[in-house]
Amino acid sequence: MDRELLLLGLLRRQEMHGYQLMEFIDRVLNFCTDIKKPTAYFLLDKMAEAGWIARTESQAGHRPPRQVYRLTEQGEIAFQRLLRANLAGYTALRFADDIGLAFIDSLSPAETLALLGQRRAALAEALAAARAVPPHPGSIQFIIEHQVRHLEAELQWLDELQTRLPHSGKKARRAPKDLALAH
Amino acid sequence: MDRELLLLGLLRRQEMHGYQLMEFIDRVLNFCTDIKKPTAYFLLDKMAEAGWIARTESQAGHRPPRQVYRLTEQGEIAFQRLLRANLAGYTALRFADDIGLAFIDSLSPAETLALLGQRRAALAEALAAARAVPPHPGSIQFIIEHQVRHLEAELQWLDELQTRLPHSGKKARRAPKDLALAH
DNA sequence: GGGCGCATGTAATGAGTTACATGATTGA
DNA sequence: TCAATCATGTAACTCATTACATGCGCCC
Repeated sequence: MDRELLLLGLLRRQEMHGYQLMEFIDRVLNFCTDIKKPTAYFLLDKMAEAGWIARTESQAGHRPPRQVYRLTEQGEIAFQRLLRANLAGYTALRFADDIGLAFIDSLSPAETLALLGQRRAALAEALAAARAVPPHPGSIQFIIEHQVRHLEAELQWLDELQTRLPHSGKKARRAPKDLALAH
Repeated sequence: MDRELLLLGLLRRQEMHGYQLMEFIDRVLNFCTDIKKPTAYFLLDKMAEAGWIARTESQAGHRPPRQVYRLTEQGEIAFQRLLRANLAGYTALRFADDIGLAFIDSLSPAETLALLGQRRAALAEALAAARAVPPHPGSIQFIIEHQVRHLEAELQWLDELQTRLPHSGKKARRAPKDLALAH
């Protein structure tokens, strides 16, 4: 429902056509959502069917015709419902990347540290990118700051993790007994 | 690929049947992955076809027969490949919940704060649950700690956010101009 | 005797992605 | 003239989920 909320919220402020929406999302909100073009067009179509938004065809110069969408009253109701649900709820995140951590003793400490070094570089790059986003007026700024905060915490955590790993040249063991499988 | 890595990694330490795997994951790793039973059975089947794991039927008492899986040599190779890719990479997270933040000025400040209070309660509950997980030996502990760290940071961020929101009784505005849509 | 645990699956569904298709216009 | 931009979609596919199906044993 978050994607619907996003599209409704943007259309609520200003009527737009699909291409324009995608461009804005790509430019400003790319680190918050990764909605793809066919998905957006599909959702716009679905919400138009549902009566949440109204569609008007328009033409600018000799460009292809555009489907301009604007929020309806039903759409406003849906928007408020979705927004309230969004603000009130919290969905816990799953760190899929962490799965590998459960098996770090399967490789040599040296290789593990090298690999985590690569991870750290990727993370630092993401952080630099988030920091480089120019400030936006209004509450969008909160989203950017949240992302920066999160990435900083991740980097700090990863650095701390690396210091806690064994630095010695011990060999990798095939089946360490330190993972409790017993019931 | 992270789910495959997880299953391979567990089978690498100890051969198990599907039900046993799911039980372990539900009990110990439920906050790290949310793999469901049909998915696990499907993946086990697929990896058996691929030759990564070998299947043996076994029976305990008068219980239903079990498909016990163990890692093959090809599976070991696949495991190491997946593990290296996992440790070296970093996939940036998208906070779908943040989308609502872009539109917080659509509701009255009072209601916004009330809704965010509900969010905070859900978050605090998740944190309490993560903290209550009994310590696990070995590197699984890292995953738990990471989750706790992350939830703590989230809580701190949310608290700070609430203080930065307007506390006054201003009316909600229909179309605030503080979101730059211009190009 | 009724429900839960054990143990494995199938079928239907859904959400979202990639790849493809179209066709004019604008800029290098 | 060649690529990129504008603007909209369709079709096929992947991945994962929910709901359903089965059937015996164990415990209260």
